[in-house]
This record gives sequence, structure tokens and C-alpha cells, in this order.
Amino acid sequence: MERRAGTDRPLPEPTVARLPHYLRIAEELRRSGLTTISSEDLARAAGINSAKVRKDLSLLGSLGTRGTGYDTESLIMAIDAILGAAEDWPVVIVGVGNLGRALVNSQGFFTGGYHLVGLVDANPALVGQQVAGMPIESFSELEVRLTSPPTIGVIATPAEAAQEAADDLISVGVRSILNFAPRFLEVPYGVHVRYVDLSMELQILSYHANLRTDDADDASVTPLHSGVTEEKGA
Amino acid sequence: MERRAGTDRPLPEPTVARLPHYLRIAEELRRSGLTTISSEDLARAAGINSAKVRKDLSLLGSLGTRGTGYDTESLIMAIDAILGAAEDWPVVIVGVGNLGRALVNSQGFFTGGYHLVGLVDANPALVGQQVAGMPIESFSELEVRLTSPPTIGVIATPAEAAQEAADDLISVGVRSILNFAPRFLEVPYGVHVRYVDLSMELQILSYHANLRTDDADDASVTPLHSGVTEEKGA
DNA sequence: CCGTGTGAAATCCTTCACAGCA
DNA sequence: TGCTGTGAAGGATTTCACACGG
Repeated sequence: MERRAGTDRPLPEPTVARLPHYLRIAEELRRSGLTTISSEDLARAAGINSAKVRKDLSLLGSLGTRGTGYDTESLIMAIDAILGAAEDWPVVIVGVGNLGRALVNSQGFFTGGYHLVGLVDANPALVGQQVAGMPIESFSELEVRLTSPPTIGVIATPAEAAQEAADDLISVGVRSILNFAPRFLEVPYGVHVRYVDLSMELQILSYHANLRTDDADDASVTPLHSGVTEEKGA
Repeated sequence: MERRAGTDRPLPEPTVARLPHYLRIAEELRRSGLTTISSEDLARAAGINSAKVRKDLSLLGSLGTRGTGYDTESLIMAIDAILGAAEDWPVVIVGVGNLGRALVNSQGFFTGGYHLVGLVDANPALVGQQVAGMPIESFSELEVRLTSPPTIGVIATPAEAAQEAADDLISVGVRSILNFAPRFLEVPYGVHVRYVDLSMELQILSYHANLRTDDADDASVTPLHSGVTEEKGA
């Protein structure tokens, strides 16, 4: 395995969060048959400014051609390489309620680079049922069945069950967790957690709605993904 | 309507994004019967550091008591006031696929301050069906029925339909949009958009998994919510 | 004595602006 | 000439560290 191009130090998180956007846009371009794109156009499509695009992409190496722009194909390959999108990572979902089911059935969720290898629920009434062809198991069943640890664990349980789900996932070797439960997770050093909290998103939006109510008018737009990130470990 | 306490200028976005966490933690404390909490403990529960907590809360006014900490009840009231969580905002969901259904049925999504006033889908086959007691409508039906604009619009359509959904929502007066579709939305000045992109979350996580593969070990934890935000308007 | 509130320092990210290559 | 790559400037947020009030 080669190291990636220009950089050696880890990319800034904001940059990492934008890479999937660039990737998606580039893939769309490819479908449209376009072979190059300028930072200006990429920026427009992503809703950001072109300097940010250039800075981000320059961190992946020298992908562009002066006077021309970025080659669609090279862009896709470079971002794929960084995000590991070529790897087809195994994913386990814990918690098969409304959200868990929606994720399993959702078109886009497992697009490109991810496949479901397990569906776990603590409710014995659900164990044994099938969702989209995948049987629901207890955690111990999963543990016995899997030969290698899933790369990513998705927690879609109620808040009360989230910490235990995390502990279980970590015990089978998961080091990256996507947590939909409204709970902060305590995890050991080296484990990565991302939080997606749907009700919180509404609250953040209503802050702005509320501003407009009190005040005159406000006028900013919050874009592309939310994101609080806490450093654990160090 | 009174203005809020200490501040007059809008809060920094990272602070706004953390307020819902503090709110949730404070509500839990209240259920546990605790009446005060220190910035240190709050920080631990939120997975951040205490200076950040104090800075954030100081922006809402002087809520704490030196030597003691923050009063749970005052904290809740202050954050509720800022987030408009006492208002019970009307919400419309566009796109009743897997995700849309999951949101409608999801416990936490409409907790505290939000209620569903409309469910829209462009698919005529779905219009007329009921989901959790709410009938699915076409957009024009919604438009005719509503007397006042919903505060928040949630887009849970496929990517191709997202821009049109946004345009429709804006045409009925929505100024805050939560977009689950993997598409950047073009919106006029003054409209707020937040993006939640599930497949993107996996990609961001696998970046870190990929790092661990190439390198030795990495050890950061990405916390509380992701977030890219683009400034539109100004 | 304890823990908040807060200037000041440090860090991180974004934006500018332009040199340099195609 | 056009557009990338990038030092340098600017802005924003986090963290430090400590004075002050309870």
C-alpha cells in the first residue's frame, strides 16, 4: 500500500468533510461525460468558494492542470484513495427500529464502498426476522459469526441503549462509529465517533428561525453538513 | 417578545450547534433531580472541555453562580429561549420514502418544540396514503390547505428531486430547510439550509479507518455532530 | 476555597492575491 | 491567456490562565 500523494500529515477535518462532496460532484460530471472542471465550477456546485476548493485539493497532491482545471477521472481516483472508497468496508448496524430499517433500505446509504455484514438488535422479538434479506441477530450471534471485525458500526438504538451498543461494537473490534442516538459516547482512545442527531438539527435551524422572529432579518445560510467535533484521546 | 440576555450579536455557529447538547444534558439532570452542574461536569458529559462550556454559556448571559455552577432549571430556560424550543414550530416533510417515513415515526425527531403539519410526495401513487395518521399530499394540496408558512421544511427526497422540493418549500414561505438529499441546494438570500448526508458520514469515517490501515495508529475521536457550513447571501 | 466569567494568547481555517506553468 | 498552487493576511474559535464573586 502506497502512501497518498502530497500530504503526510492528516488532513484538516473540514477538508475531509468536503471531500465527499467533491467526489459526488466529480462522479456526476463523469456521468455527464465532462472530463475536466475548474475550481470555480466545482466551488459553485458545492456552494463554497474556489480558493477553498483549490486549497483542499492541493492537500491531496497536484491534481490540477494550470490553465485547464482538474481532470475528472484523476479527481475521483485521488479522493477515492483518500477516503478508502475503493475498499468496500464492512458495516454493522445496531438497532433495527424505524431509523435502522430506513438505513438498511435506503438507496444511497451503502453506495460505493460499504456493505452491510450484520444487523443487531437487543430485542429478542426482532431477532430472527429479516430486513432486506439480512437476518437480525443478537450481539453474541454476530460475535460468533464474524471472522474479522467490521470497520464501521452504526448505532441506531434509543439513547439508553447507545452506550452499551458502542461497548459491544468496540469489543468486536469496531474503531469507527456513526451514532444516531442522542447520546455522547464514552469510547477508548483510538476509536472514532461521528454524531448525527436529527432532533438537534431541528433545534439548530429553529435558532435561526427564532432570530428572525425577534429581530429584523438575518440572512445567512448554513451549508453542507453540520458538525461539532470533539477531540478524544490526546 | 424580549431580546435574549447578554448577547445582541448572533452567536457563533459552533456555539449554536453545542447548545442542543447542553440542553439535553440539563434535561437529563433535571430528571435525575440534580439542581446544579459545574462547567467541568457539563463538559465531561458533552465530551468537550470546560472552557468551551463556560464561554458558550457566558454568551447567553450570566447564568452561573461562582463557586457553585449552573442552575439546571435556568440553564434549560435560557437555552430553550435561544433555540425557540418553547415555540412548537410547524414542520413539513417532503419525500415519503424510507427516510421520510422513519422520520415521521421516529421517537426523538419531533420531540419538544416541533410538530408535523404536512407530508408531501411527488409520487401520485403515494398521495392519499396515511403515515402515522398524517395524509400524504401533493404540493399544491399542501399549498392550498396551509394558512401560515411552516417554519421548517425537511427534504427527504432522492437527490434529483431535492432542488425542486426546496423551491416549492421556499414558495410557501419556508426559510429553514433540513436537507437529507445528497445535493447542494441553491436558495435565495435569507434562507437557511442544513445538510445531513448519511452516505457522506460513512465516507468521513472511512477516511479515518483508511488512515489506520496505511499508517501506524491514529487516535482522534470525531465528536458531537458533523458540520460543513457554507455562507450564502452576504 | 471553588467555580464562573473573560481578556489575552494560541490555534485553526478561510480568503486573498499573485507567481508560475500549460 | 487561463487557472492552479500557495505563501501571507485575515477571521474565527478554542484554550489558557486568572481575577472576581459567592
